[in-house]
Amino acid sequence: MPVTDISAKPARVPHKGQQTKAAIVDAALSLATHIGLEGLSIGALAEVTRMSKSGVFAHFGSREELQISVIREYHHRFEAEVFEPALRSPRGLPRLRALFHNWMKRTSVEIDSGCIYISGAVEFDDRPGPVRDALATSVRTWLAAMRRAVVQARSEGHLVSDVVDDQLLFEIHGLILALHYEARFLQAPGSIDRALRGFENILAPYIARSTPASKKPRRA
Amino acid sequence: MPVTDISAKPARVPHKGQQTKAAIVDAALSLATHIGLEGLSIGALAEVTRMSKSGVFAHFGSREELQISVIREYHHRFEAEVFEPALRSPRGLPRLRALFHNWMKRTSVEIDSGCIYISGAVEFDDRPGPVRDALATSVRTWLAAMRRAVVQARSEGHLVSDVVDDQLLFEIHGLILALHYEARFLQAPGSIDRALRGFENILAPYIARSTPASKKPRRA
DNA sequence: TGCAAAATAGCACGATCGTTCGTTTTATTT
DNA sequence: AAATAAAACGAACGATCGTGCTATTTTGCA
Repeated sequence: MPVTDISAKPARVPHKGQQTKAAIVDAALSLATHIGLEGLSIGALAEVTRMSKSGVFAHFGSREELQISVIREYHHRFEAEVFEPALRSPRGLPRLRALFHNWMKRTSVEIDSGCIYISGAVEFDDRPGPVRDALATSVRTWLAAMRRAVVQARSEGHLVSDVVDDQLLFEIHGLILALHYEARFLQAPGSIDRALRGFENILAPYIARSTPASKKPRRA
Repeated sequence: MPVTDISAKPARVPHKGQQTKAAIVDAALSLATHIGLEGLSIGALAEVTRMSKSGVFAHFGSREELQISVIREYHHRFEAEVFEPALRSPRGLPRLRALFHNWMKRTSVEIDSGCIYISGAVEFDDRPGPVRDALATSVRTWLAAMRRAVVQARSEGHLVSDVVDDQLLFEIHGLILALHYEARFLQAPGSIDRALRGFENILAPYIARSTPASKKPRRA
């Protein structure tokens, strides 16, 4: 008899495998944020999920695929926790500020967990391959979103027109990286305040007066 | 017959062991800058130096000690290539600029080699121990030197008096980190120019007029 | 030139790594 | 309830890891 109807289900309820796979990825992510994507080991993962090594392995087929799954998961959470909430702020400067604050919060909340966009960049910066590609794609997606916010802030008239998007983005990115470095590695207190203040310092020369005068103000 | 004139040098010619040890550390450093301090393996090191594993190992007694030796070596080179040449510039703003330029050059020359102050920070940020300590000590020493340059620039009257040292240092550090990230990992062209411009942007509000007027200029 | 000491090699160890394979258990469908 | 597919297990593999040992070679000095 034909078993054609097996695939006839419209929306398939996830088989058990997908749930445990999600659980594994979840554990893998929290492991990777502590010891890096390279530090991820299937053995340790099996221990923490109380499964056999081969049981864990079967869900991915290779360590690389596991790492990529972790990156995808991190990407989703980053979007949900940093990007999406900022969309509730009005476009332009408010949204740009919200994005930066959420980004910072994520970086500083991660003081005892680590950001794989940062650790991964170091681990894979001269190690080509699909993992690096997945990582770079995610990061570029995020930076592009930040960049859009800058462009909008200008087109909304919140920033003066001679701001250079890539330059602003570069400097902002630097603040996040410095925050991560000094808070996490050097454990310097007050890093968050410095990042915040740095953000305002960077923006200050470009913030447009409500009256579109040609004179540009500044703050130190 | 005495060959005294060969060894007659006042400074003792190092025994053979110290030479090979130096050669090993040299190879280890260039290996570590590519794959990180954690990626350092005694086996790979033995292969590249054409020695036996145990021969390499004997010089250090442990992997940790090897890593620490590498950090010390990097520290010395960093001092020689970044710090010391800048001392030839007059104190104050010129020296601060020289320090930043050398630092940048080092970071961008390392585009295909990697900075272990950055990669090491990520690898050891939540892994306490002597390696992390050695790394943090080196970094703090360097940052303190940069900080001194800022203080001097102010006391020389090149920077206005309301500059906050740690804030300035934080932002400058961020530029270097962003340069390293975007040039090395994202391979974005023009990163060096953005770092340079960022440096001038950061300093601009604080640069004192030759006439010590109270008005502070700025540049975008 | 001979001899002690230092430097290097050789070998083996336990551990862990990613991966494969055949089997057994658990889910799902008929 | 029987049949079938999916999921998880257990054991083993070759490799590589850091690290002890014990020889052997090389070096520096008398």
